[in-house]
Amino acid sequence: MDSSSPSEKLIQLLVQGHESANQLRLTLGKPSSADNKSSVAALDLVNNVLRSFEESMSIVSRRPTEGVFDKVPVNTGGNSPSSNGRKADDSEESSKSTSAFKERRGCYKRRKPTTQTSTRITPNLIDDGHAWRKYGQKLILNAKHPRNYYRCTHKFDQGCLATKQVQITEEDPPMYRTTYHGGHTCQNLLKPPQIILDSTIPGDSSNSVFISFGSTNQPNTKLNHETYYPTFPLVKQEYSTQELKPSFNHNQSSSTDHLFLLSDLTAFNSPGPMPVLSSESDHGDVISSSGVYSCTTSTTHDDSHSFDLDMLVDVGDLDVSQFDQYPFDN
DNA sequence: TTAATTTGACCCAC
DNA sequence: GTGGGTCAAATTAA
Repeated sequence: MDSSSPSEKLIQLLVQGHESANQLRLTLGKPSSADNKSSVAALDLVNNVLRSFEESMSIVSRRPTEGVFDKVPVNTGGNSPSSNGRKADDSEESSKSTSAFKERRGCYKRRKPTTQTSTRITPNLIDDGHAWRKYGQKLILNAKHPRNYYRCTHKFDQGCLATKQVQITEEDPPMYRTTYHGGHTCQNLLKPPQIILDSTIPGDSSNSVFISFGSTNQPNTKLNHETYYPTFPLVKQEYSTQELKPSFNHNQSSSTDHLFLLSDLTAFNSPGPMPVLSSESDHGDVISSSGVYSCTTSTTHDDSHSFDLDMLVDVGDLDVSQFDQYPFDN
């Protein structure tokens, strides 16, 4: 009946959904309705839906070539987990202990440089709300400090390909450069982030903005229960003890509310309702007193949403001009 | 016992 | 050939 494969059908459905959402966005974006607050909110929702579709299509379309399934050997000759994808050429005489290691090597695919990347340089390590697991550490040429490699905890259970690299780029004061590769495809975080302005929080400064990513008490999270997790994701220990430690010193946040102080973040100083961080604001560097954020997106979707501007840390009166010396990917 | 981290080896892009 | 990214056994921590 239907000659198309399940993956093709899936892509078709995603495309249909994307087109429908796009039409809805065009309708909502008409001047006649744009001055309506509810229309603006609806437009934001539609944009979120569009992003979800685009990410999904991107994942589906690339998975056969670079997804985790790629690690399944084409020619296994057996189902032994210890034989997945490695070369079968180590029947050599290598009686050294390394021969055992050789057996388990060669079953990964190096990431193409075209994947989405975003870079942050911050004076503190930031908790981005995702659960990361360290999988490597490497000394880099001409670098004083090793580079740490993290992958999403949900790499295997949800196929999330997001990784990040953390490296100290400067010593005095210590600056942490965090590079994110690929967007999260796991349903681990409130995504897109629910940003709620709350200027009434005691103790906030006049030029500070609190952003809440909490979902626990927001009634409209019920509408998205399939996408948003009702509680903040479990953040597993991801910091190595010697140099990585959580940096929420201001303690304005709790594990349930997740309020973060953004001082002097000019992007949020515009009057009027707080805009949802739409795709239009994703590109380029964002400089705030919390650090420098650089985003590089893939060329496939100009409004792809790889940059998770979800959590920042307050560092006080840091001179942001010093960040100009750092090179960025884009 | 389970899960996360460490660390040396392996693989691949340049 | 080299450097960087990833794998996975061993080790450590909870």
